[in-house]
Amino acid sequence: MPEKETSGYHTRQRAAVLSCFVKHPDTHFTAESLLDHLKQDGVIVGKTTVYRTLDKLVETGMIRKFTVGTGDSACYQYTGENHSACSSHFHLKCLICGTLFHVDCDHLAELGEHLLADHGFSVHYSQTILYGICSACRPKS
Amino acid sequence: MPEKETSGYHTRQRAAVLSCFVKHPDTHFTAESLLDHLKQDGVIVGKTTVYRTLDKLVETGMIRKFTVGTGDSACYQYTGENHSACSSHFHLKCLICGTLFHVDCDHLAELGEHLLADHGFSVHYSQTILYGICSACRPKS
DNA sequence: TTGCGTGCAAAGGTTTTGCATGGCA
DNA sequence: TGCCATGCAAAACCTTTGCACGCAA
Repeated sequence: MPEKETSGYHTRQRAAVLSCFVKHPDTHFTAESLLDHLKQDGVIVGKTTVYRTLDKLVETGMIRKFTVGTGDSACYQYTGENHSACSSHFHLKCLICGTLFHVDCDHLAELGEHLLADHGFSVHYSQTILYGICSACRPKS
Repeated sequence: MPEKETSGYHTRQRAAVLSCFVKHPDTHFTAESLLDHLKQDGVIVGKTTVYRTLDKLVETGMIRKFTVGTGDSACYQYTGENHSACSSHFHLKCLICGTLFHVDCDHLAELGEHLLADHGFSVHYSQTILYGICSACRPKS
């Protein structure tokens, strides 16, 4: 599975999709909501193309994929400028408010080492998200 | 939301499904794998019944439902006598071979406590998956 | 007998694939 | 020009629903 950071051509559709994420870095889109959003901007893109573009953007690390529940739609959100920085820490996503937290902490680094040493599992931080409830939302539940 | 712990009739199918979970408390089943498992035991159950029975068992708290990823099958596992032990259960998924490992380990339980104490974040283990490369696939990459 | 349980078939939704066409470099 | 990208339609996939029949109590 080789790294391919600048693979592919530059097309109208791909630019439109990426633009949508960049303009709304704090929003997560489903394939459907992204399609609607593009339509409102006067950009018509096929559903198939959206799915394939999303896959590519996830591969290159520009966006991140969330799977909240089986049967529901997958969610995608912009990773941000500093991809590399995100490869060394964990992400926490609140199931209620949807906020994405970036946590850089020794405990988490230790966890990675432990999983590698004792379980033979090499964690890919950039692809991993911990789901739960954040401090702001906890009282409500 | 009323309590309904002993709702419903006692049927052959329901007994077979529950028996499967009780016999394999450390295994998680999908609807499909459960169906296969029952078939190997000579018990034929309809797919619809399995889904409905699983829903009922989740409602009563006898089993727990995991949502591993969108598009993938939902996983179910026996809750057992001690709910608390099951709440510290992480999932590891290999990005290459797709194998899903479930790991019950003190380190992971500590992580949850740490995130709650120091970051105010309450992790929902049933929705969380750590992605990476498993020991079998690592040499290949 | 009453009413829930069952299971086939069909529908529901999201995502993927086949294939011919279109567009980037 | 070559190859990738696109998009329609259809398929694949997991899950739910409609409906008639079966079975537990």
